[in-house]
Amino acid sequence: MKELERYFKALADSNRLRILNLLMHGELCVCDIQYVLQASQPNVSRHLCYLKNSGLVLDRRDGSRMFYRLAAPMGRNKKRLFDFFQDASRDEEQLRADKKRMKEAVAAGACTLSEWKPFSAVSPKQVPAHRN
Amino acid sequence: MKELERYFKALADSNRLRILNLLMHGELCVCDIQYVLQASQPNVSRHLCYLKNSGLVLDRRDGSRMFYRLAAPMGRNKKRLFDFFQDASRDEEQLRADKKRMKEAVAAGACTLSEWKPFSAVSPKQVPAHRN
DNA sequence: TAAGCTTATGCGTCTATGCGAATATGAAGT
DNA sequence: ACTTCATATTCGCATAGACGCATAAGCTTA
Repeated sequence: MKELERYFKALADSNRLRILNLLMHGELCVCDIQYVLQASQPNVSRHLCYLKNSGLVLDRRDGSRMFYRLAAPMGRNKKRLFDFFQDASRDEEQLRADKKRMKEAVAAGACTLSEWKPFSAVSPKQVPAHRN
Repeated sequence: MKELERYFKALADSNRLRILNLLMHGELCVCDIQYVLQASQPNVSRHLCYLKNSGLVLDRRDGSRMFYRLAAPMGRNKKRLFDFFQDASRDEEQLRADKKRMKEAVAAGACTLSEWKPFSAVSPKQVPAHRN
């Protein structure tokens, strides 16, 4: 029972749904998620921590940045849950808008999430405008 | 976004997961759910109210009893969510045990949930021991 | 080591929610 | 009408969690 309940609790918040939606497409660092959600940095960080503790995402440090990605779906439940969410997310206007905004940021040089490459692989000239 | 979040919130509690698991097999009245979960009557009633407000279940009055059933899955999301849950519930020990306990109660004459017949269709001699 | 960038955490507050106990409501039978 | 059974609701309390603000911690570079 623990596992299912834990996953559903993690999904029971719109900010976390928006984050998971973005991570479906690959690795992302905190600041890029913050940029898409237009939320405060502590807010994003806390929700990522919640998702990590729930077992749905993993993190990785690269320099001063932390990159988050979906946990490799080991159990059947997690995999099917991701499948369901990916399918259902197509009907949600907000999630579609977030995805669009993220892809524009990628095109402008954000983390190369669509290919799971770390940020360090992105050339300096491609650093997007919302970065420092 | 509202819909998905609402559904996940409804699923983010073990008691409600146990109730939904039972309702996957048909209509049930409060007292039978209470019997299977071994929970207090107000507790079961409140969770059923939560599920009803979330849009996942519907209720029906038959005499002094209230019968609850899964809401007919109108949207794609709800249907797929039920499919996912039914599939995932097979791996959860507690849910399997509940199902077993429920089926025993059915065999003893509880609400004929597996066929969606109202309790009134059950003959008096089949009233299970946990009923008054 | 000092400064600056990125992320995490502590704190106070507010809301939502879960629970037990008691009580109210609603229907059925006498 | 009164009683009984089934269910819902209210109350009081405790905890979880969401948020903003401020601050700490970890890395990088000068």
